[in-house]
Amino acid sequence: MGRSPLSADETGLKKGPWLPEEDGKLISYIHKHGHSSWSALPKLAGLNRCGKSCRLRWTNYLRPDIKRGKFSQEEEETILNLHAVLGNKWSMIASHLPGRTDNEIKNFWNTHLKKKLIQMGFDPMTHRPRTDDIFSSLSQLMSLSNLRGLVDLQQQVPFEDQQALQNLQGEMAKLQLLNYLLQAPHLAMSSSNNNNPNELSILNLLIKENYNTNNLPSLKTLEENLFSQNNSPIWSHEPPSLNQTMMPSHDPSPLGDDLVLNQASSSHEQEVAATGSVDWPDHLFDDSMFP
DNA sequence: AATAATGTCAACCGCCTAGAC
DNA sequence: GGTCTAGGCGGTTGACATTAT
Repeated sequence: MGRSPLSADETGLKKGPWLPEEDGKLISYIHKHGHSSWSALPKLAGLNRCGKSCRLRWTNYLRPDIKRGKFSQEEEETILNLHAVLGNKWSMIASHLPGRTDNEIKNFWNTHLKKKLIQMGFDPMTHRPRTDDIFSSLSQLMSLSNLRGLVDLQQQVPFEDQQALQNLQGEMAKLQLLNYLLQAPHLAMSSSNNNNPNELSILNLLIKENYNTNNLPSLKTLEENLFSQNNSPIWSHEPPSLNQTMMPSHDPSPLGDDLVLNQASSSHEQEVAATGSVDWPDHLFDDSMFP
């Protein structure tokens, strides 16, 4: 823990971890005299430390009212709620948690809660659902699936492994489909607006009802169904090839900035907004697509 | 058992603000 | 109003602990 041991700065003041006897001197002095002046305290207490270091040691570690040990579920929820409102105002958050220091809360946030939120798909700063990670992860998987190695592998693996490889390719195809659907205009638009509460429900539904099943159409079939029918196209102009969906997530939509939403997608978005759920056009997933 | 990778958290650094002069 | 100083805060570091390989 802490810094380089027994080091001292140019003024000769000691830095680094505190020794038990230093703690003892600090505690003893504060019990007798209080800490009205941190700058004067070290000299008076017989410590070769700067006042700042003494204050930090006292407030973050030696203070008698400090609560030690794991954060309770209640404390965790309090921190999450307060952080959503206050942001990284650790001292303000700490003032709502008796016995906890701002430093402790900050550490707990950085080592636990932040990661937890990210894993749950939330932006730790805004506390809102994030889609960039989903796009990013998908695109990375897409890139992997596009590696020539997978194709080469198919020609090399023994017959008994072909089924496993086909399953892998099937999974990749599902990812491609999901990525493809996510980049449809109505979704692309919502991804630029983190305030859209429908993002998560759309993604959840996609994942739940499509990605996690084995009943997905082949990409080729999907592409044909998507673009051979002119009555209600999702895209307002020439659709991108499926290969175009393989670009990194941080790239703009494959359709570029001049993307224009057509009537169908607009009404679809309205439907999503109104119902919180998605009803995909039947022609995209008709029975003939499921072998 | 040895080594590497990852997690934890006390402590430091630098900046900001308020108050005194 | 300008300067100095102390106190406070948030970000970051790095030694140690734990877990994975």
